[in-house]
Amino acid sequence: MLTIGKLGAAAGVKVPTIRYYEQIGLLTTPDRSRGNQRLYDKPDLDRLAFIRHARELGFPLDAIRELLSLSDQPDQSCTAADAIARRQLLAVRARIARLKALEGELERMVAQCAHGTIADCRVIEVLGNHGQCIAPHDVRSTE
Amino acid sequence: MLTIGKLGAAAGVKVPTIRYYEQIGLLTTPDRSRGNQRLYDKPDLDRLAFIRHARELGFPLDAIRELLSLSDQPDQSCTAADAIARRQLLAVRARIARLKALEGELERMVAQCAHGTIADCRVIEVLGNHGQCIAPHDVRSTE
DNA sequence: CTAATGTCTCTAGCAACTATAGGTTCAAGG
DNA sequence: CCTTGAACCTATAGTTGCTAGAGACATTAG
Repeated sequence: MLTIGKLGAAAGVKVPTIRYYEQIGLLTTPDRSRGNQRLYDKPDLDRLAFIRHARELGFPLDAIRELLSLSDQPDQSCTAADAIARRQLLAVRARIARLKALEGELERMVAQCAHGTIADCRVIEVLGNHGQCIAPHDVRSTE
Repeated sequence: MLTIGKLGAAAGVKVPTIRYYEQIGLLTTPDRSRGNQRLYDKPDLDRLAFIRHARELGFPLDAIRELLSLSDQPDQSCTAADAIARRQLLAVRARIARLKALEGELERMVAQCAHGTIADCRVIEVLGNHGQCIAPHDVRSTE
């Protein structure tokens, strides 16, 4: 039996995050000790490690919720799980593409800076004048 | 003179976002019409366009606040502005590196899926077993 | 003049946590 | 046995950058 602190240490997740996951229903409500403290077992640890790993791969919590419910049904086809992973892969690729465009724009800005005064600073000027950009960019999907 | 709707349309920013920027002090409080509606002029539009462009390049609002106050002081050295841009470039590059690692991991997961049942699904299994990963990954800095 | 659209303020919500406050329980040392 | 300090408990609010809604007033086109 693990206390919440041990569980967090074992899975690499902070204690408040575990309580948060419980609150939003990603983790089931665990047993409690006489003194009302949460007690976890190995399956709880596995589940939390699963969640953490999926988060590290950028899956949103909703997708993780789906993946967890799928993993509870071992006999089902894995088509759905596959689709979720593919979707995530596409999202990651889209972000990379966006960020590369931004990277290029920032590189140009910084490279052109002549280190003079603000009045003729390329950084400030480019920001004020979108027409100088090569590619369209919108960071919203990368954040 | 522009109403808030016209200003938003001209700068490509939604109306509530403009009010939000005013609220957090990124935009100065504009004049009002007799009927208490906000009225903007060309400098306001320029400032908003500047903000929007910087956002598109991924600058956080705090950095934009700094850049704006710098751009109000044309005689100062542009060293500070340059530093902010470089910092942003580094942040973007770091995100790209992270995301590429994730991309690779997700590709492996998806490629190995045999489209059978959940019980032997690679997607589910890899998520449950971090040891199968090649590179360490942590998405927190990419989101 | 009326109807539709735009604007006003205020509040609450999103993701995914993180931090704080004020209190309780537990494990170890004396 | 008792105390001390760490770990735990709940509840609330804050983070970033907006977005959505409610209910009321302003403006404009027909």
